[in-house]
Amino acid sequence: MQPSHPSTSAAPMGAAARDPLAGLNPAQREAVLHFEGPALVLAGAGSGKTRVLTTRIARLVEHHRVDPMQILAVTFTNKAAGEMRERITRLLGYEPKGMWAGTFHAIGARLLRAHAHLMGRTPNFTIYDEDDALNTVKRVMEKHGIQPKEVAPKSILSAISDAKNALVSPREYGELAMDPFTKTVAKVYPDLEPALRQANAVTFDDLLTLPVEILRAHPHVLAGYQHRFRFLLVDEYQDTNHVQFEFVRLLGGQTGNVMVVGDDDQSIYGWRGADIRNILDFEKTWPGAAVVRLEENYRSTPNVLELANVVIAENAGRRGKTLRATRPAGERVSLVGALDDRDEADFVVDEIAARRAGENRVLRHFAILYRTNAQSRSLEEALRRRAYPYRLVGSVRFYDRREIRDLMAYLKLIANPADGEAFRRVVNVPKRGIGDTSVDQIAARAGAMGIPLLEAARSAEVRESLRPAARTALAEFVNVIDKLRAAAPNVGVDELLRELVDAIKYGDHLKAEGPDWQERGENVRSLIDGAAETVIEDGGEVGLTPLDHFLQKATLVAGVDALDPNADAVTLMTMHNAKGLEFPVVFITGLEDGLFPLARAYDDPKQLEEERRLFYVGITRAEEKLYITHAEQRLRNGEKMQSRPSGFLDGLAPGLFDKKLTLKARSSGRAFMSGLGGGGGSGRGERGDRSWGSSSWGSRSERSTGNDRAARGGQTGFEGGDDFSWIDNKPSNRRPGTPVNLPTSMPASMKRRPGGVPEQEVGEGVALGKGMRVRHEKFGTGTIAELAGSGPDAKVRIDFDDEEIGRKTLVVGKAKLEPEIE
DNA sequence: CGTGATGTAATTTTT
DNA sequence: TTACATCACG
Repeated sequence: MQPSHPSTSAAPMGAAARDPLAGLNPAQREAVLHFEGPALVLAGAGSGKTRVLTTRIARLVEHHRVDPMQILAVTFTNKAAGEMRERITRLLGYEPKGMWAGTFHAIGARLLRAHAHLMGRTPNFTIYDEDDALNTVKRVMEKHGIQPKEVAPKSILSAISDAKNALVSPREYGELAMDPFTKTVAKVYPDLEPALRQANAVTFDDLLTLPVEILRAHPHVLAGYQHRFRFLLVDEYQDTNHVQFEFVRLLGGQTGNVMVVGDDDQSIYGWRGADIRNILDFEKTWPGAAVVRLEENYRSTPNVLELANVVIAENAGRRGKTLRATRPAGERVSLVGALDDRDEADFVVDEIAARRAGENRVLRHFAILYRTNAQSRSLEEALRRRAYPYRLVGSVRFYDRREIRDLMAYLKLIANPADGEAFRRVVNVPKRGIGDTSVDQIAARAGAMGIPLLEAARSAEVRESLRPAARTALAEFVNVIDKLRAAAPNVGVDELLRELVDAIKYGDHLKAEGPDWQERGENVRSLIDGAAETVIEDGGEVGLTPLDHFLQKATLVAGVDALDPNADAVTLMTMHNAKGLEFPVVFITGLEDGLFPLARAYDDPKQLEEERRLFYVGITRAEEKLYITHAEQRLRNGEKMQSRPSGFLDGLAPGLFDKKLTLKARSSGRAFMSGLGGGGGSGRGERGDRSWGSSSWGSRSERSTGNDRAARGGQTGFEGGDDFSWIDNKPSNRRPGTPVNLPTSMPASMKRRPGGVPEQEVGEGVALGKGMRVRHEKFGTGTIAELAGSGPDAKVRIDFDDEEIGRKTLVVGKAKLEPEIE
């Protein structure tokens, strides 16, 4: 018997409060009743896994008399952890005191604080965000004389991040490094840890790796935790990476009481090192594991589920599972073609308006999902035109705003005087006349003496080397920090912030900075308000100041954590952010080749499968009504780009959708739409003719540019068709308006790359390849060393003949490249 | 030291 | 479109 309105996020019915097992299906019941030993719960989307997790924990406590202190629950977001706590509290009638629940990162941070000294830190260490970490990397690179032009600091950082997530030490990395790039990384990697140590800081990744290092190197510490955490539960297990796997393996190794819950079809973080094998091979790691499959879906209508099942069935290498609907049939899924992104956005908002008026819906019921954050823009504009409130997840996070980052950096420096990145960020904010030259002086001194920047700033030696103005300014700065440091242990973070803002006259600074000072001042106020709340919420945990708590929380918040569930507003976010959420009405926008799936995913079947899983995640967010939209033309980087409907839509039975066009798309009378469903191939030829004709070579004089073409009413076909006869298997000579139908039995869009050819085509049909000689307008001639991606977004690495210029990475669509003429 | 102008490259997803 | 780096100038 199922609850009448089953919804995974809805509170259990009253009956459930009396008998927790009531209303569970057999599979759910089996999972809940599981007591000791390893267990894998394969939970399809919307199958009630949160309920299973919370009910089981409640049962452990109530029925098996397990002390909540012995339970460790890992969730994917902080918000999920909070909700889990609440639900357990409701089930038990009291709080599960002592239970640890949180993300891997939050739990890692907690563990690390307790044993910071083992890793050369103190408990008040700073968690460096992406920016801080990047700056640290840049500094290490500088030390080694590695030019940021030659190797992007970002790629070095991300290579190191990958290594850390795979638990590859600097030493091992050095041994494995073969090619020039990894060898460069191998130079930087070993120096990163000492630099972080010096600043009493850690990176995000360190929150996972350092705890594992501690547990590995200190058996008594490990034994302590193994004893303490008799029961481990891990949610979203399909998205764990190697360190996280190892963390779980270590902690659960003694008892084997590890229950993981996940869905291999929803694994979408491979790019972050998540290893889908963790879930696929669970029984190998934990022999004798119980396996429970939750396949009954309580969330979505059969129409939505059918689409989800069909889409995901394309993927190979699944554990295999089919969602069964329990809800009555509802509306069909709508597939909508729009003219451009603005038209698409207007359609979405109009539809929201109509449904709100006609169906007794509130804005909170609607979610608009997309692949990339950049897509939010046109949607936001459309919503603003209608004055609909919306909440935007991700994108520009609150803590990413400049004014917030400034103040946070001050707080970081106050909490951890060794934090060099914080020092650099704020020493000249507001402007004090301490510029780069002065900071370099201080840094040089600090480096030589092996002391933190703030310490160096106190030394007489450093001061003498500065000009008088900078000297006094620096003294004043140090004073402010010292004063606030002294106050920190005794006052709340909000009070501290007020004093800080006052001491540095931050309000004046904002006014001097620009006309938006009022809005930014508002943000500062919000920060202070938030700080006040945090203090109350956490109540201060053993040995840590409220400030330390606040900083950690702020650093580890995810976009969704900040979602206010009560606000009546439309929700906008990426599909990644939507994981675990659900909405009555969902729009998935931008279903276009090159955007979703992203162009680069075509290179690699693995990536393409991950994109498809992401699509699956998006689809399964919908409870009642799902819209899928795509646009023929989209503004990308300020440039109009033609697109064809996503390959994900190819070959799907027409019966799955309700297809339509927006008014504008209809009246424009484009041929491309005829390709919807049956004729997915009709747009194929358009790939080569986006409006980047201007970057083409050798033909500009004879040919109109792409822009001209667009102006001619979108006749974007291959007018000069003969040029393309070399492209095999491409309907390139076909005129627009003469759709070519592909057999619908060939849904293997995986196999189709946008270009349709193994080599990169550029401009109007010249193939680029490794080893090819090209000429750049500015850089002269060179040889192509590497080629990555496809379409105009493809990147080429070119070794230029001019030694001064050397190796450069260019974007094909942007760089003015020509073949070398000899 | 601070600034404004200029050019250049990049645009995936996030704890 | 926009972020960022670099450079010349005040």
